[in-house]
Amino acid sequence: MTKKVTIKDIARELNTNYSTVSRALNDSPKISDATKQNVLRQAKLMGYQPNSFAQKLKKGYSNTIGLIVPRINRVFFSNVIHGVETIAKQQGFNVIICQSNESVKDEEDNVKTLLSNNVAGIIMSISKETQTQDSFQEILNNKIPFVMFDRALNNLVSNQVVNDNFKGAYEVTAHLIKQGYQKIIHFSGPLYINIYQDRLEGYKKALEDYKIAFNPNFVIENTLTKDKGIAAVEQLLKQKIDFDAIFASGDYSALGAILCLRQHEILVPEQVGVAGFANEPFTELLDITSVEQFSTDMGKSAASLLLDKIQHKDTSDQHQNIEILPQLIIRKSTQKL
Amino acid sequence: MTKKVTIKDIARELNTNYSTVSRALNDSPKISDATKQNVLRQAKLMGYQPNSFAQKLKKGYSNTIGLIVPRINRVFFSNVIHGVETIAKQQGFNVIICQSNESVKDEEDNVKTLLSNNVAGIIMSISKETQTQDSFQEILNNKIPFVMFDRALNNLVSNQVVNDNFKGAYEVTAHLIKQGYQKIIHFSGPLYINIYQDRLEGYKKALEDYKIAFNPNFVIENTLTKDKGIAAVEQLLKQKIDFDAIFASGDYSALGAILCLRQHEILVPEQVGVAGFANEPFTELLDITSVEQFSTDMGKSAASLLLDKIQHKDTSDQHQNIEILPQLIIRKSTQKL
DNA sequence: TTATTTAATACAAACGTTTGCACAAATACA
DNA sequence: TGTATTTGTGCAAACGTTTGTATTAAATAA
Repeated sequence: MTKKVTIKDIARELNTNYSTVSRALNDSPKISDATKQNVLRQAKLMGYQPNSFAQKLKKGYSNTIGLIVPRINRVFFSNVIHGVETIAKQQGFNVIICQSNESVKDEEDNVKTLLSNNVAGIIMSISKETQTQDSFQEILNNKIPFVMFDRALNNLVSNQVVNDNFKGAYEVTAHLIKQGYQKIIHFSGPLYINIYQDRLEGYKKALEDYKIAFNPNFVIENTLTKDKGIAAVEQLLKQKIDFDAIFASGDYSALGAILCLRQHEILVPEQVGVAGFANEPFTELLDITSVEQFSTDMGKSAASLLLDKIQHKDTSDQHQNIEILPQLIIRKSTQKL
Repeated sequence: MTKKVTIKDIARELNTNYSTVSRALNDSPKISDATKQNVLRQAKLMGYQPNSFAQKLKKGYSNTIGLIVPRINRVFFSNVIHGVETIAKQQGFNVIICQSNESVKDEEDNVKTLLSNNVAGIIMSISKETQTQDSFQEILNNKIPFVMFDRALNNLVSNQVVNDNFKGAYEVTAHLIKQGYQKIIHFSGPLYINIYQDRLEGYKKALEDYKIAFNPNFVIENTLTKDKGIAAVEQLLKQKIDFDAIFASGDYSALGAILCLRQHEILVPEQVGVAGFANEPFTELLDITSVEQFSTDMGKSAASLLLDKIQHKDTSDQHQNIEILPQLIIRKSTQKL
């Protein structure tokens, strides 16, 4: 690595003071246009790159924000990342991305890493394991701007960007009912996480509105993966439970359900309708009804909100709660009619 | 944001000098165990967080590496990111991720951003547009460690981690031939990018080895998206070209081809066999033959290589070229037999 | 006992910026 | 012409660390 050029080097070359160079580079109104030109030319000539550490140290803040997601390589999250990146870059901010691998322990480490990197704010979606705010208590203590997206804790008030999961779930369920399905199983997730709770509520409300009795046994908790979806259907069949539809709180368990039903030569959608949630790319290819969450938009919203807080554009001390309207995408897997 | 605690604050509290505190925190052998204990306790008590900017300024280097990918939200790349993150975190490094959006312009901006953030090294896969090294010339000038993965420039010698694309393509083609397909179309990508060139070569070599004449008209360049795949098949059919298989250099155009063939009621694999490249998740679900690239491993390799260079574990000034062996995944779309 | 070594800590400079203040030169006003 | 104001630049402190050197006290050797 060749020796870095500093403003002092430029100043020396130009027979001027380095403070002048600094001001010129920062386009200060105190500096004459002539010197600005000069400095800029010389800086370019010498290949000057400002030392961001010195800048940040002096200024006391960084243009970096932190983003914690459970898994980077999940379509939903990588879309969110994409959205966050886009907005951040637009406003001159960098993003450090961490993944919690769905583990509280990793989550806590991530928080430490980000804080010790002096990020200006943090955006995060909690891991499936996370049941308390212990792992990110330090963020709250440090009082740096903080936004949660998608998954948040039910009992914690914070800046949030979430889907209107209640509505999404309500619409899926209502759609199933309108298609003539009556005995609808719900695959749920951990209920201490807001989104799964909300989806369950939406499901219940739709049943209620359409005068279908809610059967607690029809809710199968913590069934979000393909394998769990398969296992759940196996179980249902073995127990000879009479059902004609499945609304899964995630696409992967919906996929598992379909694969398992197909295995048992049960026709989808004729005998059993199946719907998921998240609109993963494969749902389009496999014609599975799902709910689009506009994940990129969610990332953009979260980033905008955080940056407003960081840049004090949003001076209200209140917590904001942004809801994104999801959209039901009807496909073959639920079209009995 | 509450006032940050510094080592000076700790020193004042302990009636000692801040240099002592610094050394104690860094576990210097010059400091007695008693004081170390003291300092550590006090630091914890006061909630001390080192200011990383000051540290980096003083030390002159950072523990951050940069990663430029064409798109964050592509499974292949998000897996690579995952791999890079994993290794980086293990070794105490952070990763700043940038996306070029397949644009040279953005790529150049990314490079600037990363350099001005004083990253310790850069890992990158070029955009589809990138035909010269202009956009990242600054990295080469700056002489900071640099590793390219997957997509690289054909005529540039650099540290690289790539798949053995030649081998992968050879195996796909050989497999098609063994299945009885004779007239194999190849959907290619931009040929100034190494990987597409290599895949073309692999395809050619297989044809040669199996004594099938190579027909230049059977190579359709720059056909990597679903839409381009559809368009290409439409074109082939319209021109009444006689073919019985398609080897696409990417899964999306393979998907497009299948959808279009299905539209025209041409049976896959009976009448036309179709294979892709990359083993995108949907290929498994749709039973499309493809080539697994071990993308997470690729990210891990790239990160390891870069970190070796950064930490001078690899002192050789030579450029390393790591090849990852891809694996042919045979599925229904090519199983005529 | 005194001289010498060792151990532990204190002092101060440095990293590369930004920025308040002082100052000189140039311009405006009386 | 003299004074007040503006404009542009220089000086120096500060941000929070790390680290070479100086200093002190204690421990050892002579």
